[in-house]
Amino acid sequence: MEARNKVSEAVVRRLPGYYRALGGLEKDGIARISSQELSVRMGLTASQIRQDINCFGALGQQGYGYNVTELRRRIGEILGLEREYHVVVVGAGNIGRAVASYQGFARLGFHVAALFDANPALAQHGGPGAPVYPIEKLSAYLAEHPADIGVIATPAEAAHEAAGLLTAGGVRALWNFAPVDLQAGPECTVQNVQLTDSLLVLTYHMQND
Amino acid sequence: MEARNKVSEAVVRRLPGYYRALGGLEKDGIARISSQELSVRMGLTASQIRQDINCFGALGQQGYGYNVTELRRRIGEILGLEREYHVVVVGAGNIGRAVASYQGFARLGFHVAALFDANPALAQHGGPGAPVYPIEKLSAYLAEHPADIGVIATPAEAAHEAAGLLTAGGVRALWNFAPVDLQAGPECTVQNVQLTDSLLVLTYHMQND
DNA sequence: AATTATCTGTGAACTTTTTCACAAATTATT
DNA sequence: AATAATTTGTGAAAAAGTTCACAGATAATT
Repeated sequence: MEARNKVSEAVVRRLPGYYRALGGLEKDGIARISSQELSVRMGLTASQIRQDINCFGALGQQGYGYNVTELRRRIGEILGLEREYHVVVVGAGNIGRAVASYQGFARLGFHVAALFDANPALAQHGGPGAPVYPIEKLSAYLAEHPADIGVIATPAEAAHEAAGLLTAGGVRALWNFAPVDLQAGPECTVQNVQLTDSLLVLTYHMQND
Repeated sequence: MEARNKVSEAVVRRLPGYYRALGGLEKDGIARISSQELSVRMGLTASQIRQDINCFGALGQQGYGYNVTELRRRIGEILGLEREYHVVVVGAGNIGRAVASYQGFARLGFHVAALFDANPALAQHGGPGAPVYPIEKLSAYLAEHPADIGVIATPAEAAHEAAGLLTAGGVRALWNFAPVDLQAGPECTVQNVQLTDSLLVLTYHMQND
C-alpha cells in the first residue's frame, strides 16, 4: 500500500470526477462498487479506473471491489480537501459574484472572504455574500488576512496586474477566469479556466461531425 | 492544401487557444507570426503548433511563417464561428445569469434569447439582459423559436430533465454547468463544464508539489 | 545574382496514455 | 468443504500524442 508511483497529469484531471461520482454513490447509500459498475456510471473503462486508483496504492479488494466511503475519503485527502481554504476574488462582475456565491464551493471548504474591484459600487448587485472592496485595498487586506487562493475574474487587460498583486500578497494558487493564459511561477499554481474554449469545442463538433 | 487528416480531440481542444492568441496578435497589429514566436506566447512547442495547424492543410509559408489574419479566419471557420447561434439558458441562478450577460459570448456570435427557471421571480436580480420565463414554457418557446445551443445551469437534480426538454425541443448542443456528467446522444453534442474540477486540480498541486 | 537566414511541412523517434489479458485473491453458492 | 463467480492489481501490448530533425521553400542581405 501507499505505492505513490509517478501520478500523471491525466490521472490528476480525472480525480475530481472520481470524487464527485463516489459522492453520488454515497448519497445513494451504496457501500461498495466494482470498477465495472463505476465505469458504466462515469463513461470510462473499468481498466482505466483500476489503473488510475492503483497509483495511490491498492485501495480495492479482489472479489469485492472498492469501499465507496473509504475510497472517497482517500481521494479527498489526495486532492487536499481535508482542510479549509481562504479565497479572495478579484473582479466583482458576473463571474466573480457567481463564484463568490456558489454554495457548492463553500460545501467543499472554500470560503470567499472578500471581493475586490476597480468599481466597488458593484457591491449592491446580486449580493455576493461577501464584502466588495476597492482594488487599492487588496494588498493591505492580504497583509492582514492571508489567503490561499486568488480568483481572477477581471477583464483580460486587468488580469496580469491582479495576478501580480495576489502573488505578491502571498497567495499560493490562482484560479483564472480572464481570457488570457497566465503563466505559473514555481511558487504559485495556476489553472486557467477558459470558459469560451469548451463552447467552441461544441461548435466545432456541431459543424464537423 | 485542404488535407483534412483525422483531427484528434487533443488538437480540437487547442484550437480555441490558437483562435484567442491570433485575435490578440491581430489587435496588436501584428500581421505575420512564426511557429517559434507563437510558441513563446502560448507556452506550447513550435513543433506542436506546426503539426496542429497542418491538420487543416498547409496554411503557412516556408521562410515567412503564418499570416495572422488569414490563419485566424480559417480557424474560426473550422470552429464554426462564421455563423450566429441562438442560445437558451435553463437555470437563472448565478451561473445562468453570468453566462447570459457575458459580452464575450455575444461578441463571438452567441445570442442568448431567453432564460428559463423553476422560479421565474429570479428575473429581477442582476438583470441578465434577456427575459426569464418559467420552465414550463420552455417546450412551447422552442417550438416557436428554434435554438442551436442549450445551456444547463441548474442544480444537479434538475440537469437531466433540462437536457431532455432541450433535446426534445431540437437543440443540437448542450453546454452543461451542472455537476453531473450528461452523456451525449449521437444527434446532440455535449460539453460538461465541471468548474469545480479545475479548482480541485489546483488544491491537488498545492498539496502535492 | 549569389549567399545567408529563416521557417514550414513532414516522416520518424520518442513519450505518454489507454487498453488488454490473466494470475491471484475473495466472495458466493451448492 | 468444494466449486463457481467476481473482481482487483499488474505487466505487457496497443494507441495516441508530442518532439525531433531535416529537406526544401521563401525571404533578407550583400
